[in-house]
Amino acid sequence: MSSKKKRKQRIMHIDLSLEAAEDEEREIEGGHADGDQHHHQQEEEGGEKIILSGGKQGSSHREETQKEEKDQGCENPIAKDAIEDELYALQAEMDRMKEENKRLQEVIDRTSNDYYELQMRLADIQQQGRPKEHRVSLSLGGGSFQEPMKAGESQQIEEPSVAAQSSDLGDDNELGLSLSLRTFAGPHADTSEEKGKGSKSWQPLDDKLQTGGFSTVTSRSINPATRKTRVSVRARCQGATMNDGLQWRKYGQKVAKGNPCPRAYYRCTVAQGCPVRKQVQRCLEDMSILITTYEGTHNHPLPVGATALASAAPTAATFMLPNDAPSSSSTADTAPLSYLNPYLANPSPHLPPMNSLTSSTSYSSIFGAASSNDHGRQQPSSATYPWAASSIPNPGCAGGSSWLPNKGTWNSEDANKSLAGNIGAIASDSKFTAAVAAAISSFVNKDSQTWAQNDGESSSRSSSKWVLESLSNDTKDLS
DNA sequence: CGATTTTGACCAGCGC
DNA sequence: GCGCTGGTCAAAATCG
Ligand SMILES: [Zn+2]
Repeated sequence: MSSKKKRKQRIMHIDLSLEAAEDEEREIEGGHADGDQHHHQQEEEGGEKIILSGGKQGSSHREETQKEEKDQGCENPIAKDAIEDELYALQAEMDRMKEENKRLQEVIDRTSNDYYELQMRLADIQQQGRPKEHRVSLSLGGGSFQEPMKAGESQQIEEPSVAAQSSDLGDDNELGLSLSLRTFAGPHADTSEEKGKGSKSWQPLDDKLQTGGFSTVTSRSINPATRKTRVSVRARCQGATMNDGLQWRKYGQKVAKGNPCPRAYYRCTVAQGCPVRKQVQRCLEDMSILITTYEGTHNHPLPVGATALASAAPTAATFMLPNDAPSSSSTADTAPLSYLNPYLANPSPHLPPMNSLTSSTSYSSIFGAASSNDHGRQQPSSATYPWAASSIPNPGCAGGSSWLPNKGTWNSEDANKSLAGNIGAIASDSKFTAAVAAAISSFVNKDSQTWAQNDGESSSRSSSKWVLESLSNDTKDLS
């Protein structure tokens, strides 16, 4: 039963997505369809196609089979003809579907391209606009977001100034570059209440499971001594950890001093000798926020779906986007992520001129938000990005939190896994974000290798939204 | 049965 | 040196 339901949902989603895609397209001022990345997408497209046609076909198929059965039941010689007829009809329909699919793909493609380009343009503009301002953020989705970063919170680094956008941290050797990407889902204008303290307050998580808020911050820093990169991500996520597409083994847990929530230590197990570790801790003030800090560089290729964040590679470029670009949000927001994957897998298809946004990044932060909005359906308009069909593992949250007594609230149902794989398309929302995050980070760590090799493990149920923000602070000790 | 989590012990760095 | 912390180890327990 459930499977049936799921299927239905899938179909619905697809439809929605289509709509959305088209809409987007329109929104994004006509297309520049450049063909590059097509081949990248191809794979995904393929996947999508399969899904799409699968779904639709599925339904029509059912009908047919029923009919067929009927026919067979009659067992008339005439039935043969009828069957053949139907077959034809079916085939025709299939063809039609295929075509439609193709068209859709194209649309998606174009949209993605547009999106990408826009992003780049934005970055450009940003750069030109305020060369001095090293910090910018791109916001995907709407809403306002405040820089949460509590200084003491994430140990080390952070000139808390992260928040102070216009502050001049660019001067003394510090070049802060921040990129924040946020997608938003839903109506809820986050602006809502900010019970936080003063100006910086996270979104309260009131809407936790809903499509709610987003938010995550990440900060990247390079340890001068070890030269190890460290990236920390804040994500609104109710799971015990964010599913970043990589495999981790927990090797320790400790309660940090000022925080009742224990901090968990993980080690990357994708490859045997991988030195990367990550620590995850819940934000004290907003328990819905998970602060994940990655440290080290992977000595192996990252799975495609892996949020590049997870690879705290020495990065470099970062692009900045306007933090307050509400208008842009619409674009970004609707943009399909699916293509992001391709980018990930093969970064540099056509990277627009975002040149030199600092390459010496030592500090970055990403805001991301993950919310689990399952309940099967998501809002058509902005919240769904079904096309993210590929197999991004999805950075959604995974696992239940053990420290939370009432963990039952959030995603205890692991139905997610069941949908794994392609259906991911549906979970698009989260994927989207994930992908975005990944893409961004991939930029960030250009050199990080991202190889294809998806391990499908998606939790389609939880969706996450991310806001990425990366800052780079000079690199005093870079060379 | 292998992989992963749990959890207390152990160790290193730091401030006093 | 001592105590506190954060981080890691590793044996035992679980999980799949
Ligand atoms: Zn690794």
